[in-house]
Amino acid sequence: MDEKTAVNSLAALAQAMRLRVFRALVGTALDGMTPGALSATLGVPASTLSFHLKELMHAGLVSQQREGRNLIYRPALAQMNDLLAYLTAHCCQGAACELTPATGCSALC
Amino acid sequence: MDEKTAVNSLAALAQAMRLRVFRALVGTALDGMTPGALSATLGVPASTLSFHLKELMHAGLVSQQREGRNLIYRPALAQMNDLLAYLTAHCCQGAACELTPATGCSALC
DNA sequence: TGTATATTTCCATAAACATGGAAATATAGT
DNA sequence: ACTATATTTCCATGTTTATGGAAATATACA
Repeated sequence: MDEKTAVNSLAALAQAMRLRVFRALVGTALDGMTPGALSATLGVPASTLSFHLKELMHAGLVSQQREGRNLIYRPALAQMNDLLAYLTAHCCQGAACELTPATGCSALC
Repeated sequence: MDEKTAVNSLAALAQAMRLRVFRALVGTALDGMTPGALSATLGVPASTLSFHLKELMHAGLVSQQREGRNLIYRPALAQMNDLLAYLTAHCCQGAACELTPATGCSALC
């Protein structure tokens, strides 16, 4: 993961509708969702959704697969993991630090 | 962590100079850095840096402490952990999934 | 009070971004 | 070929954002 990729990925997620879309896809993980299902679930016009899905694709955060008339979008979990690793790299110069997050996520320190 | 906070945090990081600043601060963790040191290290004009530090402050990603004539900025690791948790919530409906990241970060699945 | 250092605010300009309706494209089934 | 469904592209509009020089503010020390 280089800086440019990280910035593009973060910019893709830094928008309420796209963050909602991405999190919805993360929730389905293996199954994925069609634009139609996302449009219905999130109450967003098709053209707007399509614009945001293209942004997420361009950032490499989702993948696309055609299934008949439908397209299935899935989250790109590997890319997301790389991004999280980039954000947390070199924390506290590698030393263990006092923060023990309540979330169960031990990514940062 | 609510959606608005997450979007603000992500937007704060979705900019090359701010991402550099934040990562530099994460590297120092406990010590933090002054704007002067950051300006010298990253080669960015003071006014531009100040603008970006204010953005990071506003997003709650860094903290500020005055020490004589200097200000010391430190990363807000707790907020960052909350953000990572928000991004990875509900992954694969909670089930373990096949991705084992090479990074050592097990935040996502 | 005066001077030096550190940092921020002000401001104008240029660039990038989000929105949704209408039209275009793709696929499936008859 | 025709119709229906699914999805994308086009386009105009308004909004937000990044930049850095100059001036203002804050703190320290003599």
